Amino acid sequence: MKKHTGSITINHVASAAKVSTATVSRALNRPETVSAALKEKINSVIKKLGYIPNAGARSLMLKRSGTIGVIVPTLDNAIFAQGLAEFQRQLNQSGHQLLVASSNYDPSIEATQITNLLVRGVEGIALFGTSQLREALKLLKTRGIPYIHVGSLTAPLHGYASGFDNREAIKLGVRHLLEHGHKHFGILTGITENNDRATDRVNGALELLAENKMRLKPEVIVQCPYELQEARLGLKKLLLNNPKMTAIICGNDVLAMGALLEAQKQGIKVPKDLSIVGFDDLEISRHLLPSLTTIHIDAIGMWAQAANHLVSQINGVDNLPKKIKANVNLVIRESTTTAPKR
Amino acid sequence: MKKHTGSITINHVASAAKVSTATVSRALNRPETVSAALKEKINSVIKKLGYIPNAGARSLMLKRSGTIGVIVPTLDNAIFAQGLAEFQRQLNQSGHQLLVASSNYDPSIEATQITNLLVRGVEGIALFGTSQLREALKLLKTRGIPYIHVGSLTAPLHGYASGFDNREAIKLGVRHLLEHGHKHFGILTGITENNDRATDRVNGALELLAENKMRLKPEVIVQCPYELQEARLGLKKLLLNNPKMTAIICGNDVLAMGALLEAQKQGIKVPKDLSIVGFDDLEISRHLLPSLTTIHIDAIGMWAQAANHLVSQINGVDNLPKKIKANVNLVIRESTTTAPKR
DNA sequence: AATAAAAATGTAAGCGCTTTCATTCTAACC
DNA sequence: GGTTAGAATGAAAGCGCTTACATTTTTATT
Repeated sequence: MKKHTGSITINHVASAAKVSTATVSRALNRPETVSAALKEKINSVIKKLGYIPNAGARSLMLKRSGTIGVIVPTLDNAIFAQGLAEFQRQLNQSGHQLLVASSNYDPSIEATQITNLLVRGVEGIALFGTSQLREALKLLKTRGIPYIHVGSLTAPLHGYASGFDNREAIKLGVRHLLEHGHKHFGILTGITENNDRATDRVNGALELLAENKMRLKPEVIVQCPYELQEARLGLKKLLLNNPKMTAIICGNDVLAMGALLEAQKQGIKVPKDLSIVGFDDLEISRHLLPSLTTIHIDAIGMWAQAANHLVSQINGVDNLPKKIKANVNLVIRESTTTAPKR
Repeated sequence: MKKHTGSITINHVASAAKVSTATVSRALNRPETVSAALKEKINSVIKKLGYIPNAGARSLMLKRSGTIGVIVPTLDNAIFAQGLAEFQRQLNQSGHQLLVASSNYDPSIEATQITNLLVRGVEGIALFGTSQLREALKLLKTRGIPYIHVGSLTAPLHGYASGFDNREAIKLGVRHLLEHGHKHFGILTGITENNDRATDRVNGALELLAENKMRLKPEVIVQCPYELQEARLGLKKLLLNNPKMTAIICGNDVLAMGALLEAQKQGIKVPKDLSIVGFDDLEISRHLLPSLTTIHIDAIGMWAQAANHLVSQINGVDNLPKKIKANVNLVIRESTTTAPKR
C-alpha cells in the first residue's frame, strides 16, 4: 500500500505485469506492435491499478500537449457560447481539449491570456477578431504557435482568419431599410474601441448611407456595452437625439432586443413606427414579438472551420487558405417595414 | 539562427546568460535567491529569446499542471455561460487555467470527458449536478483528484457541493402561485432523465401541490429540451391537455420565456389569463414584457464558491465545508397575478 | 533441420525542468 | 589577515514517459 495518493506510474504497471515499461507504452500507443497475450495482461493491470499516464511526461516526450486555447471577449453572449460549443465539439473529435480564456474586450488582458495559454503549453490558439496587440501576435509568430482569427477577415500580420466581412455584412440590413424608404436612421453600436467588428459594422453602415447621400450626425450613433439594460438606455438617447428617426441599425441582436423591448415599453410600435435591424441572428431573435429582422451569420460553421484550420496548422498541413469566408445573409422578419409617412 | 521553430529551452537561456540552468530556474521561481546582477541579465536574455518554460517538464517536476477542468451540460444557456465566466475569473486569480468540456446532459459522455480531463492532467474538476455515473466519480475518488458538484447539494459518494436545494427552491414559486389562488397548474420541465436539478424541481413542485391537496395529472407535466422552440410546443401541449390551466411552473427561464412568447402569439394574456413562473432569473427575464416572475439563484456566487473550494481542496486545506449553500429567492415581477375568476 | 527474416520485447537514453547537495564567493568578525 | 557564517552559484539527479537500438523469440523459407 502506497502512502501518498502517489500517482501510479508506468513503472508500477510494468512491474505488476512483469514486462518492461517500453512494452506498456507500446501497448498503449501502438497496440498492434504488442502480442495479444501481453496486451490483455497489461490492460487488465492498467484497469486494476487505475493507471492514467502522466500528462506532463507525455507531452514532454511527444512535444504535444493535446490542448488548444481560445480567447473570447466574453462568455456572456449566446453568440460566443454557441460558437465555443461548436469549436470544442470539433476539437474533441480530433482529440484535443479546450482551454478557455476571456478578455473582456481588453487587448492587454488578451495579451496576458495569450501568455497564460502559452505557459500551459497549448498547441494553437483561436482569437476573436483582429484587435489584438501587435506584440502579442508577434509572440505567437516568433514562437511558431499556430493561431487563427475568428469573426473577421482582415487578419493582421499575414495571419489566418475564419470569419466574414463585417463592413459588407451590415450593409445587407441597411440596404433593406433603404429599400423600404427609410430616411432617418439611428445606429446603436457596441463600444467600437478595440473592437474591429463593431467598428467595421458602423463604418459599413455609414458608407452605404453616404452612398445614398445620407450623412448621419454623431448624436444618432450611440455606443453602449452589449447588454440589454444599456441598449434600452441607448435607445432612449437615440429617441431624444432624433425624434424623427424611423429605423435603427443595431450592432448585434442583444442591442436590437434591448431597443425593441424599450420601444415597446414606451408604446412605440415596432415596426409600424420604428424598424429595427439586428445582427447575429440569435436563437431568440426569431421568437421575439415582433420577430427580429437581422443579419444571420453562420457562427457554427465559422467556428467549425476555425477548429479544423487550426488543427490542420498544428499538423503542419501546407497551403492552407488564408481566409475562410463564413456565410452571411439577411433574414427578414417582422421588426422592419416600410417607413411611416409623416 | 535555429532551423526548427525548435523551442527555446532553459539551456539556451542558461548558456546565453553564462549561468547554470539552476540559476535560471531560480531566477524565475525564487528570484529573491539570485543576485540582482544575474537576475537582470537572465531576464533580459529571456526577453530577447522569447523563452517560455515548457509546461510539460514543469508539471512533471512540480506535480502540478495549473489547470482545472469543468464539465457543464451545455454552453448554450446563459446560466452556464455566465457561471463559467465567473468560475474562470476566480481560477485565473489563483493562477489556474480552465479546461472546459460539455456533456450534453449525457452521463456517459460526461464520464468520458472526466477521463479526458484526467489525461490532460487537471488538478481538480467541477461537475454540474449530481447525476454522474458512480464509476466516474469513483475514478476521481480513488485517484484522489479533488472535485466538486455545482448546482445541487445532494452530492453522492460523500462529495462536496456548491449549490442549493432545487426541491425547496421551486416551492418558492409554487407557493406564490398558490397564494394567488391558482388551482389549475401546468408544469413545463426540462428532460428529467439524468438531470437531478430538473427532477428535484418537478418533485418539489408536486410535493407542495400535494400538501395543498392538489394532484396533477401526468399530461399536465410536459418535458421538453431547454429550447425556446421546444418550450412553445410544450405550452401548446399543455394548453391542449388542460384548457382550464391558469398557471404554469417552468423548469427554467428559457422554458418560461418560450411559454410566454407562445402564449402571447396565441393571444393569451399573461398574466391576466395565464401566470408564468420561471427559474434562474436570467438577465433577460427582467426585460421581457411582461417581465418574468422567477426564482433567482446566485449563480455567480455559487460558481465563485465552487472555484475557491476546489482550489482549497487542491491546496490540501482541511475541514472544508461539505456543502455550500447558494442564495435563492423569488423575484416577483409582472408575469404572475391572481388567478382569473371563471 | 538450418537459416533468414520478421515480430516481439527489453535496455537505456533523454525530453526540459526543479531541486538537493556540494562548492565557491562575499562579507563580517575578532 | 585569518577564520567563518551566510549567500550565491553550479553539478547532477531524476520526475514519468517514449523510442531508437539491441536482443530475443517466433515464423517462414529452403
